[in-house]
Amino acid sequence: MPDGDLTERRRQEITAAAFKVFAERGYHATGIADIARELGFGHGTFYRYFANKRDIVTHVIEVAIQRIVAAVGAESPDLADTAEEYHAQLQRIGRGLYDLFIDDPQLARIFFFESGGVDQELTERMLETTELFGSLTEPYLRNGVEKGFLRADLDVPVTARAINGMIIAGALAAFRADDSAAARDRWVKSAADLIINGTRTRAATEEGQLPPRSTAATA
Amino acid sequence: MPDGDLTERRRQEITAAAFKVFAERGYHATGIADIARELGFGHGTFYRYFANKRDIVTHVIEVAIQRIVAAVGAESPDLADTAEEYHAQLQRIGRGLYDLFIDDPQLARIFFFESGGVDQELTERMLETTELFGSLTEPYLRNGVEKGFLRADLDVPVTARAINGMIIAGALAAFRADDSAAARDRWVKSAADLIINGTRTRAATEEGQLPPRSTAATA
Amino acid sequence: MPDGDLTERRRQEITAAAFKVFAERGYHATGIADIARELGFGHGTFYRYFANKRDIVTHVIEVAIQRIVAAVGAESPDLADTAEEYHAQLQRIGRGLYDLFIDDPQLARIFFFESGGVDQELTERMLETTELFGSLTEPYLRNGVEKGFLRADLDVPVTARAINGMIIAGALAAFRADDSAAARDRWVKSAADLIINGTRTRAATEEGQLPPRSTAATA
Amino acid sequence: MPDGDLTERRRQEITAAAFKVFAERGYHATGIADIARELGFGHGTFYRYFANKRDIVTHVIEVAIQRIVAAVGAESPDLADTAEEYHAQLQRIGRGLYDLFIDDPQLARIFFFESGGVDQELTERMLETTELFGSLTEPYLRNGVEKGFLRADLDVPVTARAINGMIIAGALAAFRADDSAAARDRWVKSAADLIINGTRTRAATEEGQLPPRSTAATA
DNA sequence: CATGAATGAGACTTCATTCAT
DNA sequence: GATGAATGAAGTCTCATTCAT
Repeated sequence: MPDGDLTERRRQEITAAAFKVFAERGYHATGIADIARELGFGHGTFYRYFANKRDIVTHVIEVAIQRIVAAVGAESPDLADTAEEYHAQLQRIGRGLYDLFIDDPQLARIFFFESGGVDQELTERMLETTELFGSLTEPYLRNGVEKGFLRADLDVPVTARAINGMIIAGALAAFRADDSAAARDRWVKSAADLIINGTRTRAATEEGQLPPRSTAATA
Repeated sequence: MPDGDLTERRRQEITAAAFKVFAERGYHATGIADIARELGFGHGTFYRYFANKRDIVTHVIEVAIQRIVAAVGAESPDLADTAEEYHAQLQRIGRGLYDLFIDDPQLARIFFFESGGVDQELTERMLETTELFGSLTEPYLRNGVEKGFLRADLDVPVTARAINGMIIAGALAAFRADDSAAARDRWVKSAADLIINGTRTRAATEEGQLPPRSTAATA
Repeated sequence: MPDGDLTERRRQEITAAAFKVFAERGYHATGIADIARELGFGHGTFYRYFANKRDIVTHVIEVAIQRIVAAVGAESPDLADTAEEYHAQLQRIGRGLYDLFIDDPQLARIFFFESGGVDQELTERMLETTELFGSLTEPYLRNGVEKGFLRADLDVPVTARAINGMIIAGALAAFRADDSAAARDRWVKSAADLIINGTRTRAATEEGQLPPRSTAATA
Repeated sequence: MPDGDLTERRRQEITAAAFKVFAERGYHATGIADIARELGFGHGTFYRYFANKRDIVTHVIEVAIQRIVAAVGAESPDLADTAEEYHAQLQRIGRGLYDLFIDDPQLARIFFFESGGVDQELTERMLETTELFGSLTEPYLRNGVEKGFLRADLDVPVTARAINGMIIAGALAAFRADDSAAARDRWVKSAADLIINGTRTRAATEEGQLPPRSTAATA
């Protein structure tokens, strides 16, 4: 396999093309020839840059994971000092993720649908990634618990993963939505409200004047 | 294709065998011969009961969906009259689902990993099912809103789907847990707490003595 | 892979066809499709009876070896009691082998030319076979030494292999000869004479009136 | 294709490298890139010096043949005047050949195993070479017949080729021997004895005191 | 001259599906 | 109805060869 900067650029080109074709037709329905055709070169060329079909799918998935991680990693876990700030942060993250999947629907398809169904090893990799996302979410909760605006008895690891589950649901919703902007706002608001109300302390609730805490039922 | 009761029994046998083998090796790695061998008959016989390989996977997924729906459908949406009852109901449902996936890990594998990766149509079917689960969860929330123990301004459809996302996360967690009973209890508690606290009215919070509403931070 | 008598017959058919095609075009120039075409069936069928291309060549070579062994094995090592009888026996064996290769030129091609050039393992197998032929020739010499008509100081193992070398040369000669019957007789006579005169005791020489022991030079 | 002395040197370098690599991995398992890598240049360069892969193997085989011919050609056919001298000459030739193959096992591999398996034409070339060796051996016998120490009725062409067959056997033995020096001496002695005793006149036998003519059986 | 990126013919192999028995 | 032998489309991968730089 050749080296150098040009080679790396070529590998990225191929990975991008494979990303697209896998998302469109699915891993198994895609032939190496399809990837090559997408870029307009002979299929033999593919093998100059990747060892085999299994090799490219690994790279494609890895790119997908990196993109998602990058979208989440824009925020800092200890940024929020109050429930309000956390609530705002949740919405920023949610909106970012939602937009990510809206702008690149292939990303969702690759990550959610294609990473299963290839083989045991890749399925395992996806579960590990789920775990990684879990551990990335934990610090946000821990920050809130330590600063006293989230419940002290929160089961942080489990709650973190439950929250991620909502994100997954959001991503799938993004996948089907017609009016994506409106859907995003409804979805982000509901999820953020659910999380903030479900996790903050009573004290935080009473002090703040958070919009989600409806008083309608008390009237 | 043969008719009669015996035929239907045979189809179910094959579906069950396919369910098992698909879960173990994955759809694409499984041959028709593997399914037939599992049941000890010739693989030509398979085609007397199903049109083709694509046909059987549809049935397998359908069985998986039915099993999950059955587990959820044991409860009645309008059973709960108070936040406490809803909280208890949430835990019953959660525990039921968790146990379902623990008792039958193949179910999770089929539904989460294999229903992607086959083709566009089946992926679509899985998304529809996600929608179905969303609409099955809605009545529980609507019941609470109507009876006044859940927030009136709840975006019911969206929140229902967010809650389902937590369930998905729980199912995936079940998939990896070592001590399943302990994991289940932690998981169900956290998710139910998150939901109840995130969705109920302030009045309901103040009246009831719900365990999750920590007072530690107020001390 | 299917079993039964019919299956075995099919395997033999395919082996025979492969034998022919390998001999005609050589192992590497032959595709599985060529073997299948020879028998008039689809190339996929080949794989019902043999695991892969390497598998069939093993069988083909083994058949070739068996045929040669069978041709040699017709004689019994302890049959000859005198140099004359041994001389006659040598000619019978030589004629048998020569005819074998004349009747089936493919046999020589397979054994001498194709068994090298496939891979290390098969080359090794051919060398082992050469060894086997060596050990099959030894008893003939040992018989003669024990009965006193061959030289007592004969290095039996080495001489046996040297004799086999002549046989190889004869086989190659058979390969090129125009008038095969005449070539055979000249060749068998010369080789048998060379061997008998080269190995017998002086006593045996003087007693017998063997034709090869020319007296021309003494005149 | 470039010309000049330097070009010729390059061609020889490549031929030598190909010789080595073909011997190690076999013709079909060797890629042009393997040859180029052996010399540390780009594989495209190969095609400036040889037309194609088939072209280089021709040259490699030719080199192998030349080396063997050179080893045999060191002797002069009319050097021997008596059976004793011929016997000594046989041993010199035999020892030379044996050492040639011991010192350069690749030579044997190329000539015996790789010249088969390539294609019809090269196989033909090897058979022609066998013929050449036959005609190279003939003069030695003819010399003996003319000078009267070899049997007058010897079928010179055929016997020459039979003798060559022993040489082939010796070369293959060299290929497998553990203690090459000891194996060589045993082998050369046996073959030379077999030949001299098998070809000389009775008169020559009685006059000379050749060691191989055992008298043990006459006692 | 040297290079190595690109190419595509072609070989192997699998397996869903058909169909005669 | 059951079977499994036969099939060939289709896919992966290799590598000799070309040719622009």
